[in-house]
Amino acid sequence: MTADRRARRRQETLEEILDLAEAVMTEEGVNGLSLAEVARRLGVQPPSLYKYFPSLMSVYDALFLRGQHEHLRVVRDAMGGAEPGLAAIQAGLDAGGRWCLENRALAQLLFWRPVPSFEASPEALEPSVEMIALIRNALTEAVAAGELGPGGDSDEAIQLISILTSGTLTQAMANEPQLPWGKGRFSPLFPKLIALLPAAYPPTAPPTRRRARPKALEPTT
Amino acid sequence: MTADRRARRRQETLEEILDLAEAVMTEEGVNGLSLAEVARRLGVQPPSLYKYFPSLMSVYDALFLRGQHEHLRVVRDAMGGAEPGLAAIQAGLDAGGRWCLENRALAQLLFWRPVPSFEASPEALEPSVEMIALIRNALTEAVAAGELGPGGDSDEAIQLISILTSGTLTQAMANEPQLPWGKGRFSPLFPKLIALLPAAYPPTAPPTRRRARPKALEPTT
DNA sequence: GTCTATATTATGATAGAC
DNA sequence: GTCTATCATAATATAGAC
Repeated sequence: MTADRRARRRQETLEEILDLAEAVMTEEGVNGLSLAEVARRLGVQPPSLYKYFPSLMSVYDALFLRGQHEHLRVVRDAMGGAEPGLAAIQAGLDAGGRWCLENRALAQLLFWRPVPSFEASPEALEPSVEMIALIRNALTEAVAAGELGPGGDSDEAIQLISILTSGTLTQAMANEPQLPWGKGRFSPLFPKLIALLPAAYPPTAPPTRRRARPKALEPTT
Repeated sequence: MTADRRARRRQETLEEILDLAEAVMTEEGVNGLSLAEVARRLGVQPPSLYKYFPSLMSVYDALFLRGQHEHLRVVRDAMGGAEPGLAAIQAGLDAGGRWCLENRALAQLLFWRPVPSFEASPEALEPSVEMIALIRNALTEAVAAGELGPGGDSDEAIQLISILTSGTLTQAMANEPQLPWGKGRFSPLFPKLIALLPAAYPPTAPPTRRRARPKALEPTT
């Protein structure tokens, strides 16, 4: 059916608009996004964009939503490929950090909120609920395995991790705008920061044996 | 002499322009600063502002410079009123955090760099050199007192502290825009984060006795 | 040091022809 | 779903009168 083709083509255009919007934000700042500039790059006149998005804010919201989903997927996939517990958190947030530095404009939109007039829709905030659940689940496993002690899977522990993550990202994005994750003075410190968690929530008993050999921690990297 | 009065009046106007610019940034985002809006609030026509600042970017630079100096002064004063070592870092960065949440627009300009077209002048970056020296000095004292072990006053340790600080601030500013320092889910965790430093750089010997009674740690707060 | 007037350019958004 | 035309508004910045 041609309706399929048309719908697919429309979806492609929608994504292309968002891609171009990301590029504009990267160059002009998140707050510097303008539909006219996106239209210019897409090779159409500004009014044409209103067939795809009803307003500038709706573009921000679509970007926010797409960013949340991509970020969540990257973190979830990396956690799934790692040993449970702290190693999963390490692997997930490491992959998340890499994604953020590869998608700086989106990361700033998600984690800095630099556009006061933009309020993310409730739907766009849902992925962050799952993100928190993922982290808490891994923390609970870490506590069960004796990697962390009491309070290691509390709200406070999650907030602590979010501070470590956003601090690393903020310093990297603000001070080393062109370096990727893993390079420079800040992001290489992230593993060290996560390794401090047991000091914050010290295990009361010696850790139980891990399910697999420690050597096999990162077999696919 | 009337020249004095005139110079003083001019200085007052300069400061008033910067105050109004801060207010605009707070409401419209750092990137949303506009000279026309500042002129409106000052009750003059936009061209009049060009007698005080040659361009929009020069206003950003003056804001950056003023912010750096204020922030440095606040941190330096708080460190001077505390015991040397980790307690000084704790006190200094705590006061610095409070200042940041009371001056969010400036803090974002200083630490997020959300305006890609704005590059701070070398002069405006000087206070951050002294800030680093202050922290390093306190870290060296902490090492000497046995609070921290080897590496406790390294570049890496300073970067670690900057991550903890900017992470706490970023989470507070993005997620709890109206709460002051010390309230909410994030900034109260800051002392806990600083307390993790000895775990990152463990003392090799038991700490030597502190110079004063621990009770007197925060006598003026 | 203030103003008016102006140049130049930009924006978000809508109406309506094709 | 694209366009032209348009509305309404905004911005930075300069020239020049007072």
